[in-house]
Amino acid sequence: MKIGQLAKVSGCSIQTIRYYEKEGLLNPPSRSEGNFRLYDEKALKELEFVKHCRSLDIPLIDIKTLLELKNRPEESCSSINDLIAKQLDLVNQRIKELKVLKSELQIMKKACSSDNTVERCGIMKTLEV
Amino acid sequence: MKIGQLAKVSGCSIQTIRYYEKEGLLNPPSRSEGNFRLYDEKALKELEFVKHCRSLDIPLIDIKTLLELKNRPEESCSSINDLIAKQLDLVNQRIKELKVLKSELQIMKKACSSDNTVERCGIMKTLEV
DNA sequence: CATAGACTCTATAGTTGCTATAGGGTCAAG
DNA sequence: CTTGACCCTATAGCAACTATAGAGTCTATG
Repeated sequence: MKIGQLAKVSGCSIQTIRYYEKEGLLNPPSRSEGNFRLYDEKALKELEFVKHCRSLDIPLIDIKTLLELKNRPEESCSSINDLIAKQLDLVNQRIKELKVLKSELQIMKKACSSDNTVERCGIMKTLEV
Repeated sequence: MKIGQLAKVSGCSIQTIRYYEKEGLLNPPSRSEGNFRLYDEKALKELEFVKHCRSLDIPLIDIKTLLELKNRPEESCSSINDLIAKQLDLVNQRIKELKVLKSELQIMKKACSSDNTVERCGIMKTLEV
């Protein structure tokens, strides 16, 4: 199958597929006589793996690591565990930050009603520290 | 005060201050004979305003809008209210997404103990869709 | 006065993960 | 042959910084 079809099936854009190939996340596929990329079922599976990892906010560099490990079945999977734990920490941290942010924004929202001028705006006063 | 001092007092890096000036968030300050930027108390206040907005994840383009409004005290502050409401929505949305992500990662974390090989790794099996 | 080190300047490139665009080639159907 | 859909590579752009290169300024010290 050609890249457009792969894009359709995977839900990943053509440019992104090419980008992933360039970044080493996907293997360069075989080519047609016209130099079109030709993908098989294995390539689709690999792309879906990458895409799944991305949906977990795992950075590309770490996805590459996972892909390498995937090709070494006899190796210890402790680094996979570490990677997921790290990702979980980052997510927890970000949730915490966003909750603080949310509180601030909620307070600010209450500091002003719609019928003010800028100089009387409670939000603006808060922003001015 | 020169830029290094402003950076120290504000907690904002020298490069970021220059970047904000370049992007139009801060006014170009006066210069010394040696062409060094010279900042006064007003400039510090303006930088702190920008920095506070950034801490709320407000994009620079919107901060510029807020700064413009700040210079128009007689204008209605409804757009300020809208901006904060929008920001709150974005934050709420992102929190929601991260919670889904967290759940997935927690499930994955439980799918594997440390003493496996890659081929037996529950996490890897999950990633493989 | 000379020197050295701290500070400052502008310009440019890089980071991450895409996304868009330009200019040109391939392919199949009419 | 023409046309339109698809494909190719290269490059630039996005957001918000951040780093680096090469050069100038300034102050304290010998």
